[in-house]
Amino acid sequence: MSRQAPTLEDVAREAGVSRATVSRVVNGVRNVDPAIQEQVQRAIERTGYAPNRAARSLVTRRAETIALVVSGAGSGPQETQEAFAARVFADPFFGRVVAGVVGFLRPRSMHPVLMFAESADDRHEVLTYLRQGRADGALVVSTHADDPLPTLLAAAKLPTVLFARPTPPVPLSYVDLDHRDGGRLAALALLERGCRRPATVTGPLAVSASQERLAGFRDTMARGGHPYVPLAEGGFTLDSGVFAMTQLLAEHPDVDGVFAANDLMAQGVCQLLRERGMRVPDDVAVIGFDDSGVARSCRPPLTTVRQPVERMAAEMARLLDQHIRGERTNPTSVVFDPELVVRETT
Amino acid sequence: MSRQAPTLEDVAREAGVSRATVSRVVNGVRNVDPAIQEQVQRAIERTGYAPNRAARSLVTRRAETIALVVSGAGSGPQETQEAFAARVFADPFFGRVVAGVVGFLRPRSMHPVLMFAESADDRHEVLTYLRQGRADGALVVSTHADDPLPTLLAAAKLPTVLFARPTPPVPLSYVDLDHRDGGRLAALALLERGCRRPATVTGPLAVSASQERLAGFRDTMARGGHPYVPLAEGGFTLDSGVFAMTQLLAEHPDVDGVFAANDLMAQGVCQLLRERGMRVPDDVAVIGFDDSGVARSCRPPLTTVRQPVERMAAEMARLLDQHIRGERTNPTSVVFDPELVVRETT
DNA sequence: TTGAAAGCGCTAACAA
DNA sequence: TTGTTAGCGCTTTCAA
Repeated sequence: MSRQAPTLEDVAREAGVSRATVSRVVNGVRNVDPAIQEQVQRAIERTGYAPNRAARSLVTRRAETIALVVSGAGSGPQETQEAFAARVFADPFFGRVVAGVVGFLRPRSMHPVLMFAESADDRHEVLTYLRQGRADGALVVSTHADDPLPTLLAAAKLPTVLFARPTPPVPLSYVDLDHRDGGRLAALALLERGCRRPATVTGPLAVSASQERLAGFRDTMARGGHPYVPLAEGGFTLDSGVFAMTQLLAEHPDVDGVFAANDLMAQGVCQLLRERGMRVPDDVAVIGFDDSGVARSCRPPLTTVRQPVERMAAEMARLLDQHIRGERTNPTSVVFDPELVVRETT
Repeated sequence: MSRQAPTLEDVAREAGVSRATVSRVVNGVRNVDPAIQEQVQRAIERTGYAPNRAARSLVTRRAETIALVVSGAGSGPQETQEAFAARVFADPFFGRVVAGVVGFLRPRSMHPVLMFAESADDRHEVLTYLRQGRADGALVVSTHADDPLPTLLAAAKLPTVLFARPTPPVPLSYVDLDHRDGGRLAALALLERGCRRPATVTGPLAVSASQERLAGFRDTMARGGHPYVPLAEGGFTLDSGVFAMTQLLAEHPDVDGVFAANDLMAQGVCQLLRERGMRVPDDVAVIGFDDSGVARSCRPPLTTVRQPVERMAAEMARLLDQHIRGERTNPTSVVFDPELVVRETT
């Protein structure tokens, strides 16, 4: 085999100083003579030294790593993790979460460990991973309301930040969006455009974000003179949007405005409408939610309620970092405001 | 603070044996009396012991972690890593890579560290990460042909497996698809359908996969009586597909069959065609490449050439694992075969 | 089959 | 400001 990787010892010998001194310059601790600093720096370059992380972690008790967990709520192995992962990334939402997290981590030379937790075994795996000190904390994005992971993490006192407020409450920090206000913005947009027969395709109603978006939408519609709004429940996928719209149309063929609880479903709604020969937005106005990539690539481009996922994810990482360093001990929450983005479907 | 996490020592004391014995049962080494094994097992449960990974890694010299690197070819910080990450995940391709990798890693209780390398700094970061022993090897997916990362990795003798054959050659294992054959399948499908005026929207021609797909397509078209096939270069994005098709139509308004080098561009082609009032497949047949999620959600569903990305990614992980364990020392390559998936655009 | 003991490479008191 | 030294928690010879 090739020779061993150089250690602190090697650098120290090369520079003619002690290991402690080399450690100090490596870690940028002050109180080191500039001349010696220079000397050590050169020795590091000559030897091609790279500090062994395991050794450092062993003493600092920090992995300088965080886990990014996408968590479902399955209890058995009904679905392989591979299938779950594939399904998850089909929604542009998760790519945005990754982008936001990476945006925060990158300047700190940190990189996330990606984990998918869909079964009880997976959840146990996440717990173990953290308890072994392989990661200092977890960022979790749940796809279901009754995800047991947050509770487990909180009970184990592991630093954690959630995307979205947990239901039931768990003493963990989280980042969220004012979904109700998002629903309100969507309703206002449809009302302003003069819609007379609005309808909505909701997200899974077990998810509180779906509930909130719906509540905000309904309340505002009620004030606008539409006490009853037909509704069909979707599953945040394109197909479910198509299906939900099919149902809606069956009972209310004269719908002239639809609020879909995410862009993917809104895209499905547009597809179906078009297949049925109805024009968007001339016959039916459509408004989505998220402002993900599909909103722009949809034909026509989608009017939608923007959720600043990247910023939210970066904020999650920032909060987790504070928890890990002990700069923050109590759970906190940060709620972002949605924003209407008008394109061509309204 | 809460009390320290239990160590081997604690378990040993609790079980009335030595640390060495506990270590043996934890690592499933044979030669341990079943009775004692049982005894230790219980002590582990009672104490809630979880082995400290840093300590273990320090002696085994294994992080039991691999890096999944998405690598561009930028040289400066023209684009933030966040923007790069967002762009990358806009293509369903990467989600499938993640899914495939996770599918292999999961049964081994391993999880990938996600890294994006778009600038020289990023690449240095990847090298350092591996040299520090934070990950045992890297899986790299390059988005550009002239990505310098593989060469750097090879020079540093770091275990690495690439997605796609590197150009110029680098002594590293890789997994690839027979792109030329994929182009052939696409041509055959169009020919069989009776297309008389075929055209193609290629991927970035700097990428060898694009070149190969094009070559296979052209050769087969030539044999089928179409020595010249109009072409427009795209960038693997939906927008570029729309743009390329616009160009094609401008010069060849009578096109009746289009092969787009990936599904995203094929979707763009379909959108434009529809906007121009041309029916798919009645007026123009369209065929994509990849068989990613968009192929199914596209209206009409896309006929496409399937690239088994998940299986390919899993194979990458398997090869890397072998390299890391020293079970394989020389670079190897595994080439998968494409497959035609007929849906409704031909 | 089990235990004693020597490190793995690093940081952080504590001394000098 | 620098060096000495004692571990961090684990695996792994080597003896018993």
